[in-house]
Amino acid sequence: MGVDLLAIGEVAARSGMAPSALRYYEQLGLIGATRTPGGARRYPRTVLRRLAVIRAARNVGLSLEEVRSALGTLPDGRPPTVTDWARLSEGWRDRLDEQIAALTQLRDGLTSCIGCGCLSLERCALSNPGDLAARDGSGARWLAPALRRRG
Amino acid sequence: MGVDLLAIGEVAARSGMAPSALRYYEQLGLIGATRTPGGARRYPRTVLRRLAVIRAARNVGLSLEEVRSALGTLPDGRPPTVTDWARLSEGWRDRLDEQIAALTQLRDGLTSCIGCGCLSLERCALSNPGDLAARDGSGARWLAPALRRRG
DNA sequence: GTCGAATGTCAAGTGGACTTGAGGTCAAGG
DNA sequence: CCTTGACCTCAAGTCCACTTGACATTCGAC
Repeated sequence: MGVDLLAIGEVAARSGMAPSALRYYEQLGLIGATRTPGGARRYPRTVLRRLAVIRAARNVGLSLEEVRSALGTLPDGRPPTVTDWARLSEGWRDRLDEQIAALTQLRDGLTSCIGCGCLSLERCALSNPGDLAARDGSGARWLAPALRRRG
Repeated sequence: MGVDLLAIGEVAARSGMAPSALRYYEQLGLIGATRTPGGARRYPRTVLRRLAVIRAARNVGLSLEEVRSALGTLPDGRPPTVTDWARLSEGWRDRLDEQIAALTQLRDGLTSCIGCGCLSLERCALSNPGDLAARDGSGARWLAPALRRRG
């Protein structure tokens, strides 16, 4: 009978996230909710899309803060337009492309270096990241930049 | 003049890791070092390969514990044989393949759903992960399993 | 009404991966 | 000598993303 509004448990079940995580996200400003007279959260269906996007972004390695600011570019509350989502996803598509490229490179590195048994430390960029860096004086590493953030 | 042994600062510079991280890894049993009479760590060059492998594994999403146990299959201290490295990298190659596939799937999902502006919540698996799950009664989600670990 | 399940808040705890700080040691150059 | 810089140890602190616990309140099926 709730015309369009979902309780937190429902959202949790459908999104696969814990209620505590949803409250946490709300606290960080990633999602919002209206309240019942009694104070219970009620979410519009669109929160599911938002959560899917949040999950996607997290999986790509973005921090919640980055996600928050990305979501901040969307019209808050009002249903985002095609253009809004497109702009947002474009940025992430790039990130994904980058990450896929980096992983592929890493896999190929393993295949052709460790996998092949090439143990030459003098030549092998995989085993000697810093030597390369030292050589050209930069912070360059064998590993694609996309894979080098995160603590 | 040190025949073959590197001080911690040198290893840090060449591997791009902080000295504190190296000590931490040693504490966890990921790497080892001999000591000078005075107590300073001295690393064999091979530690650089080990560190490269550790970094690679971390970037693929493995925990240090997983890395530790993987490295544990290598002959400790003795130079690992081609077969040793091959076995180890094979496992990660699978993981990498998985991850690449998952990311690709995610990217394609964004492209064809968010990117294209398909906002139909009834049909869109990306925005409705849980609805799919609810439908078939499983924990299935649109997101490839490889991307769903990590807290 | 009644009662158990679902929610609410707020503060504190958890886990992984390190970093930081305090205080001390060691080898080399001036 | 004495200082400087690279190391050492050990305990505690930090950051992120949540979770857990304690306790109060509300929802909704009967």
